[in-house]
Amino acid sequence: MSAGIARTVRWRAAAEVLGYLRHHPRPTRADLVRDLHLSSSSATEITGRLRRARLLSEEPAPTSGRGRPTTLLRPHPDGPLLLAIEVRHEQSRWALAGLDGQLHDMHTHQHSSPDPEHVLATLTDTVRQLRHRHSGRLRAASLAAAATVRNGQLVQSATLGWGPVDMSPITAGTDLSFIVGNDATLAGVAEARTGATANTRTALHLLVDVGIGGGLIADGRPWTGATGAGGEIGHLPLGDFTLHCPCGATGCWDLEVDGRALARHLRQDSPTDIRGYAYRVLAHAASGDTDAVAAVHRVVTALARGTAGLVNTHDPTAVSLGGLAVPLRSAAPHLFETVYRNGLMTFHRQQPPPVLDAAHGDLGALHGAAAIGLDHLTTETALADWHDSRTA
Amino acid sequence: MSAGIARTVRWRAAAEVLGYLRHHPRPTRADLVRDLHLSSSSATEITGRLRRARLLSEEPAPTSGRGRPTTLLRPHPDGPLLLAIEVRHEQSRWALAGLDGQLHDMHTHQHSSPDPEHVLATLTDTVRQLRHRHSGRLRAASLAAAATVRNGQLVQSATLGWGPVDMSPITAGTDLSFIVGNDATLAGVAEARTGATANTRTALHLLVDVGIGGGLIADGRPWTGATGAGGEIGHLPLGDFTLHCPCGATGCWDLEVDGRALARHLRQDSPTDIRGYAYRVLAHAASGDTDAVAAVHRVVTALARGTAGLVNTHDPTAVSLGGLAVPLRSAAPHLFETVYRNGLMTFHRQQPPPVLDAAHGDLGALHGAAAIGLDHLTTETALADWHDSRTA
DNA sequence: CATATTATCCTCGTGTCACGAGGATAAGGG
DNA sequence: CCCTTATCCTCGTGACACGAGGATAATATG
Repeated sequence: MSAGIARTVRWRAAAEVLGYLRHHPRPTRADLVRDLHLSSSSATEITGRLRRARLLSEEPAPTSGRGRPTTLLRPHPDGPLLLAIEVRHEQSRWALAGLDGQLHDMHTHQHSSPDPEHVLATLTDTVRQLRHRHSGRLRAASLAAAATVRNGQLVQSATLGWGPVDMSPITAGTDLSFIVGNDATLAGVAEARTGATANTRTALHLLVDVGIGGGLIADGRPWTGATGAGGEIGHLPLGDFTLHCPCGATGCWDLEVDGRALARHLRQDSPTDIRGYAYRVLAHAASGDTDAVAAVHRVVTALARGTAGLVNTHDPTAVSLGGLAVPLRSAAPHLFETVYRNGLMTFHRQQPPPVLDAAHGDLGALHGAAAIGLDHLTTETALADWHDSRTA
Repeated sequence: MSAGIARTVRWRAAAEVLGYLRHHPRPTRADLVRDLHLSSSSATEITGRLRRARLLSEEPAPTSGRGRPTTLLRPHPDGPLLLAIEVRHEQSRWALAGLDGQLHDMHTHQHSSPDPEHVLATLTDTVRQLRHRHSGRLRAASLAAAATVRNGQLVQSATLGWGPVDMSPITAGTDLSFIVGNDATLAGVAEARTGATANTRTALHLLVDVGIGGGLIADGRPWTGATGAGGEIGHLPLGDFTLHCPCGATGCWDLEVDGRALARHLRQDSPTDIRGYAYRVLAHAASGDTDAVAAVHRVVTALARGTAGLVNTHDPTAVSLGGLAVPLRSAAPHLFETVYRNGLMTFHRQQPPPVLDAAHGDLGALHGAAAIGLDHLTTETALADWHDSRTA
């Protein structure tokens, strides 16, 4: 019935219900009525519609106390699926997600070669197989990569050792949507949705690996910027202007908070395995090596000072730390706290935004990719498309 | 009909039409049909409903060419009004805005005393008078202030010389909504809606006055942060860590880009009239005073370097400059451009986000306050409320 | 001046949606 | 075995967006 407003408006309540499902894995109809302020008749109608559209199925709920037993809502066994992918240097990981956001069928693939061609071929083959196995159900692929993302393409990646790469061929020739995001930013999304900073209106995620990434998340959505490169917080010039960053700028914060910074402070050559080197220095510091302790303290100071500056600027409800930032802070928690507080504007000090360790560990990027991907599958438009494709 | 979804869903299309009106002052019905993808029957129905609700009125359109003449849509003469207010050091300004976003009845009031009590009393009286004059039409007051805003209150203001002030008594005892925002941030909103960065998805506004304010704007909405203090970009620690900022932190960018920085570079005492001092130094530099030129160059460098860092981090489509930033840049445009480009990540340099002078001049904050205030009046909920209050 | 052309508007009937009221249903509790 | 409690379902209502097709009002043309 037309391509106007009505076609998508129809699915507005349905989209809300599916959004609710993401954060409440097995809700009852009564839960919907209570939390979404629906009438029970609307709940009946909406769930019925979602069932007919093969988006939801219902199963009897285990009874608990008096009252008529209700049913639990869950993704339909023939419902849409999302493929979440994370590309790392040494391996790729992927998993499937249904409309409840739970990851399943997780696989890890060790790269026999780190070349983008090889990774692309592997992932393309994976998509082909999964499409075959779940005919028609696979609707989108959402990829997290340790790279600068711009207009849906990877621009450069120090971590992967890649130049510009277009990953969209993974789904070329299919009807799947394809989404790319920066891994640190997506990890922040996961934290803001279901992790350390869950239920905060605005959050800041800081993930240290090679450099520092992450960024701002408002209401679960990342600040992506104009072209998708809106989480490159490591390239704020908070550092030493005499240092040149591989990104092309000078004085980047990136250079002050990772293994490269530790090596510089220890007057050693920049290591090839920057992350492994950092962990070794942290171990030396833990065992009392004073030089290592001093180097770690300088890096923790840079991390805390920048964190405070970003809190001043963007006023997040809470901050989450990921990757190397977690052991860095716990190597000198008091120092971090002191520098953090001293870097805050006075009015922030009464109740500084808490700085929390990430809850998703190294699965954050995959969870974030799934979250963003499922957002795309549960828009009113996407639901209308799914329904039309099933009934046509 | 209930307090559920339906009550507000009804007004969804209406809200879209009123949003359209904000950026297209006198649209025809045919414009609506074309741009909002409505059917002509829907346009008839929606405009009819909005007319009955005293939100829109129609007037015959001047004919131009063939075809049946159409009507122009405009705010209803008995429709809702917003009061936009800007509080400055020496004066307050206010204006009324209808649903088309046009400001009218603008007034300026010179403060006989800069005390908050005096300003509050003046504005409270203004609200009382306007409410009397436009009985029932005045629905909200939206205030822009040169202060740090937090949870709807002013926390501190170096410019105004105020400590914490609660401005909400302005509308106490009325049914008016009250909204406060930082003036620089709201000026950024105005630029992003109808000014230099109009039609950009994400924009960055930099307004130099005493310190630097502004912030990020996505799709016309400012990044307000958790408590509303999300535009304090001047308190990023991009500067000299040995300098203490009145905000409580050290090394703030604030201290590098305004009259205080110029005075420091000229080895003079920090002036009381920081803005006036800055303009005087700019005049000296323009007339060839080499010391002044050097000082201006240092400030322009700090401004351009920070701008590049924020572009790296947040990837805006475009940047707008306001206040003192405009004459600063034009005092050394080549220097600004060079430092700006050199501060960008390589992949940004092919097409750097343009840095544009603000289009609204010193009316930006007032326009931004009006824009945000009208947003509140045209939500589906607010429209439902307005309708119910008119028909009850 | 009459007719054709063009653009816009309106009316009617249809399909869909959310909802309230009130009855039906299914457990546990006494 | 009936009552209580909680949930679900059916029915009727009011509202919305839309397509089809006719009506309307200007300009253009002869």
